[in-house]
This record gives sequence, C-alpha cells and structure tokens, in this order.
Amino acid sequence: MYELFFQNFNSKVELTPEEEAQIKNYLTPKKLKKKQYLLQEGDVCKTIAFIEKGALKAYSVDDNGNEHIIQFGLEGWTISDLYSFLTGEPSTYNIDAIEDSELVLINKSAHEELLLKVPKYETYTRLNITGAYLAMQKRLTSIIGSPVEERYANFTALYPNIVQRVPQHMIASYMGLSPETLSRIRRRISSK
Amino acid sequence: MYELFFQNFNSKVELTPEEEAQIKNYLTPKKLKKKQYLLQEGDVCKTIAFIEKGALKAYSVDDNGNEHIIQFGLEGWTISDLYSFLTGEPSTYNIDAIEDSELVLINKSAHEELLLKVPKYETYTRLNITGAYLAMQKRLTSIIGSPVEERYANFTALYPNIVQRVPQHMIASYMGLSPETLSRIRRRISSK
DNA sequence: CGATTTTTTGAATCATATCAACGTACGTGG
DNA sequence: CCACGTACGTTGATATGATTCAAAAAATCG
Repeated sequence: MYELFFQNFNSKVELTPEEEAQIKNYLTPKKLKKKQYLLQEGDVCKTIAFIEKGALKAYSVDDNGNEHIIQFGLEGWTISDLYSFLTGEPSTYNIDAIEDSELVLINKSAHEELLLKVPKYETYTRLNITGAYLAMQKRLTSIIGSPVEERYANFTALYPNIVQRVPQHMIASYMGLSPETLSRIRRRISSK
Repeated sequence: MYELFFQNFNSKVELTPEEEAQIKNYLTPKKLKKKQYLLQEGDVCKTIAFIEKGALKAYSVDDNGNEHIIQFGLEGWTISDLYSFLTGEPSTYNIDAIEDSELVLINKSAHEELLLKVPKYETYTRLNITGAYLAMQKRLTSIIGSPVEERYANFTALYPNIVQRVPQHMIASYMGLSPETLSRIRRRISSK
C-alpha cells in the first residue's frame, strides 16, 4: 500500500524509514469506481488526492451544461481543488474518475500537522506545487501563443498515455475546443 | 530599502529582526527604466525579482513577431521565468519594464542557500508559488470556460490598477485577443 | 447481439483576425 | 512652448476559422 506515493515522495525528498512510518499515519486509502465523484461542485474540498492507480479529471460546468476540463490526473499525479482545500470555500469544480482508481488521501488537518511536524513534507509540498505551476504555465503559454494544430501535437507528445486512455472529446474539452473541431484537426494533421 | 519586500514577507511568515537582517544579505536592489529588459529570450533567467515599485510584463514572441503576454507584475508581486531559473535552460520569455521600476533580486545561489539556512524562507516560497498557482488556475479556468465579455469584466474587477496603468493592447495580448477585438468588446460592454 | 457512447462528416452561422484608414493623445526636441 | 512624430485606440470591410446542429458511421460495453 502507498507504494507509488512513497516512491514519488522519495524521488523528491529522501525519507528515513521512521519518517515514512510517521507520514503513513496521516494517509487514508480510497477506491473510486469509474464515474464516481471525488468532489462535487458546491462541496468543500476536504482532501488532496495522490493517484496510485487509475485516471481522474477535474472540470467545471458552464451555464450551458458544458464540461470544461481543467486537469487530468493519472498514476503518480496529485489532484485536488487547492483553492477550496486551502480556503474552505465551496468548490466550483467537479472531480471524478475516468477509470476505476485507487487514491491516497491527505485531509486538511493531516496536511497542516505534517507541515508543522515533518519539514520534509513542506519541501515535498513546495516541489509538488512548483511542478504543477510550471506545467500549467506551459499549458497557458501554448493556449495563448501557439496555433491549435501545434498545441494538439504538443499535447500528444507530452501525454501519450492520456491520449491512449481518455476519450477524444475530453481532450477537446481540455484544449478548449468542441469535439467536432478536434476531430477535424486530427484529420488535417494525419493527412500530411 | 526593501520595505515592501519585507512587508510582504512578514504578512506571510513573521520574521524576527535577526532573520530579517540575515535575509537582507542575500538581496540585491536593481532599477529598471521603462522598456529595459530584465530577461531576454535565449538567456538563462538568473534571478527572481520582487517588484518594489513600477510595472513589468513577461511575454513570448511568436513566429509572426506578435507578443503574447504571460504575466503582468506590479508592486508587491514577484516576476521571473521560474522554469529557466530552476533548470538553467535558456528562457523562451522576455521580461521588461512597462514603467520605471525598482526591483529586489534574489539570484540562484542566494535562493538555494536561503532554502537551506532559513526555514521560513522555504515557507515563504511555498506560499508564494501556491498563490501564483491559484491565480493562474483562475485565469486558465476563465479562458477555457467563460465568454470573452465576462473574462474582460473579471479582469478589470480583479486588477483595476493594471487596467489604469497599462495600455489596452497589452491587456488584449494578455487575454489572447487582437487589440481591435478588445476595443470592440469594450464598446459592446459600455453600450449596455 | 443490442444498446450506448464516441467519432466523423456536412452545412449554416457566428466570432475573431486581418488589413487598412483615420483620429487622438503624448512626449520630445527644436 | 509649440510642432512634429510616434504610439495608441477606434472603426469598417473582408476573410478565416470555430461552433453549432443534425445525422450517420464506428467503436465499446454488458
């Protein structure tokens, strides 16, 4: 249990066996079936979820009922609505499972105690959020600056495993396109 | 000197006078005239810059020579190309001054030493990057999910001081629109 | 196999970009 | 302090690209 979590943790900050045991006390495992929610709009986000296995998506729903995918999460990634988690405000996002998934949850009091008691946990948190920030900046830059074809090519190059496992219309949503448009873009690309 | 920097720092993590003195040793002041570069594409980003006074913009330039603004920075904000700073890779961004500006610089060795020697600096860094992450997520969400009119209204509500001080075509660039389109959107909004 | 979801295709519509011209404000050097 | 040049914003006409709606084809699941 928690293999991938600690593998990921140790790759960022090396833990002693004692520290590892200490941190384990703050973790909760959770399984999610496909289509089950981890978080629903209007609820407060109570946990940060590390994905041991499976795939999830975080998304908002607009006035016309369209989903807009903010983030995908696969094995080794962390998913949450950090804003709601940190402020205690109701979330404007939904998070649900695209596949049957296994998660490691850290709730808020656990997070706060870990920050106080385990200095390496703060470092881990800092490195994690920094990585997430850089990934999002790359995404934002390409949305603003690159033509759609290039953006899709970048996406498939960067996340081939997402392309394989996730339906195309969700990738369209992630890219801010209609499914029809993405379909046509793929045809244009492949006809070269 | 460094008033705003420490005011900002203390609002996030309270420092003792000794710690403040210690940190001061790692800081370098720098003045920038309007239009001067802090960072040019192709160079490695050597510093994290805290803005004491003035306004800057970070942007990329595409194949057609168009600027795409990634981020604005005003007093109290931090600006940098974190990716280049952390990895040592050449930057793909430019950062320059929109107004005459005064900065507080932290270079890489200073940053690394501070992380090791001053635990509160790590906390400060974590909180800073978390704030930047949340702000960028909000921006991304609104790009993907909201109609342009609403996005512009949100922007002016959130950053009235940027709207006042920065030419409109730069705001168009930040929003991923042509200057003409933003002009027309403003007319549509004001005619209601 | 049948039912459901996903992807593709076509046609009409809508939004934004582009190109060009004009008006205005601003700051600088004479 | 004025005049000129540059940068900025607005407007119109046209072109381009994405969305929407509808339907059919293809793939997936139980």
